[in-house]
Amino acid sequence: MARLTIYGRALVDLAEDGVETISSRQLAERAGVNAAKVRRDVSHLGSHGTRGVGYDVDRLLREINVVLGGGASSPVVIVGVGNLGRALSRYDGFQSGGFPIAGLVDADPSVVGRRIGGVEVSHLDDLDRLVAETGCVVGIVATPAGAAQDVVDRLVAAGVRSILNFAPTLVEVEAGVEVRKVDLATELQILRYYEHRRSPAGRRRRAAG
Amino acid sequence: MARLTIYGRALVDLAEDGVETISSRQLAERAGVNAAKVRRDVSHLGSHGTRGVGYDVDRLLREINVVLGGGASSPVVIVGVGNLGRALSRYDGFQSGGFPIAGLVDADPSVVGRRIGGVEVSHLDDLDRLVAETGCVVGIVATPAGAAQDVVDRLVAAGVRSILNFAPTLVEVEAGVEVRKVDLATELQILRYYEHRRSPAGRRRRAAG
DNA sequence: ACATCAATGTGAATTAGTGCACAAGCGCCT
DNA sequence: AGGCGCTTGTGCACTAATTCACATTGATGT
Repeated sequence: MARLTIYGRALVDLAEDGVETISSRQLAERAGVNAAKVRRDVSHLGSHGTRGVGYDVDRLLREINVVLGGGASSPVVIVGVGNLGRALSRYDGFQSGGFPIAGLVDADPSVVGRRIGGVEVSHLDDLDRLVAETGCVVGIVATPAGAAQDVVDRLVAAGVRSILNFAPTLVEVEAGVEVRKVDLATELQILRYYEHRRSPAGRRRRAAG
Repeated sequence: MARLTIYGRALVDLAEDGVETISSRQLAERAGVNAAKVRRDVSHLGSHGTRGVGYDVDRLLREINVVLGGGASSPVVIVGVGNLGRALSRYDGFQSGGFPIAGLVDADPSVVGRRIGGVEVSHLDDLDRLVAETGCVVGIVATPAGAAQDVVDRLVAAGVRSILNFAPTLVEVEAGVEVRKVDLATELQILRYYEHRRSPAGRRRRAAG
């Protein structure tokens, strides 16, 4: 569940503030969800809170980290060093989040060999070798939509089982491979939709005509 | 609905290929969803397909664009030109998606005045003026978590009603303001969770112990 | 020791979302 | 003109998710 990561972040803050226990109500407020939902989510961890008191912050945080595989470092390879790929490779949130960028890959020979953020760009054909050598477990697809499926196929062939897809297209993978999609264009368009609902230019014309 | 944007993209492709009509089944396949869902979604547009034939691609695309406020240009202001902010401001998907970057803002005086991707960085205190002058309707928050709420408050005070929040924290806004959250860290952690499920290091120890 | 308080864990109810299945409608062919 | 095949639009059932509500239980103070 995505909410576990939210709880985790809230618990880190609490631990830093020296808080030792927290009730489901308080945690729910911090996470922006319902208290019953927190209790039900947490109960699936096998953890136990203390009735009348709440949950032990450190203990709960540890248990969430265990479930999320926390602590481990998961090197990633970014495929596609176009605009978005370069942007992502310069973002150090990957590094600090435990996802060091172990490789950059592109199909364009003119960018292969260039260094971006301290990492050299390899050719797409070397993906297998790169993944094998660096032990990458996560692939980030930052290619145009047209190339995404091919890239994903190559990633899967190279042994990558977790893929974060920034390309605005659907990709198909065999069972056992997990793909998550981040679609900035969609997010923006949804914002525009609400913007449009508030003051649609079209409505004025209809009202006037 | 987020699915509308997916349909929209599929329809653009179809229109470029010269396809004139499409059935819900075909569109569903392209969008990776159920055909009944497509029909139900589309029926909410007020549009009408032709029984026995399907939907007119151009017409449906136009209707989706109307709902999504398509065509309009929505200038955005990016707040926070740290790692992520710089990365985003160099990404030209905003420009090409109809969301030109009209302003960059930061609280750090040492970066104010610098130009990034052709846009000069203004100080956070000038946000009001910047928004008023450029007519920004969308704010992008790319600050650390701690600064996000303050930045959002300032954006709302400046008149921005649509916010895309990249900061890994929850922000509160008054009714009428729409916030969407993009959380790369969460996406990666969810991937790690599945990775962990497949081959948890901890299970080995438990199995051995 | 016991009453009181506070918060958990969960059965049950509600709600939202999904998908099936089919009647109704439209175009095409004869 | 009329029947046939294909597709829409939607009632209905089913599933998943959320939320309520409360009995249960541990801690605390007297």
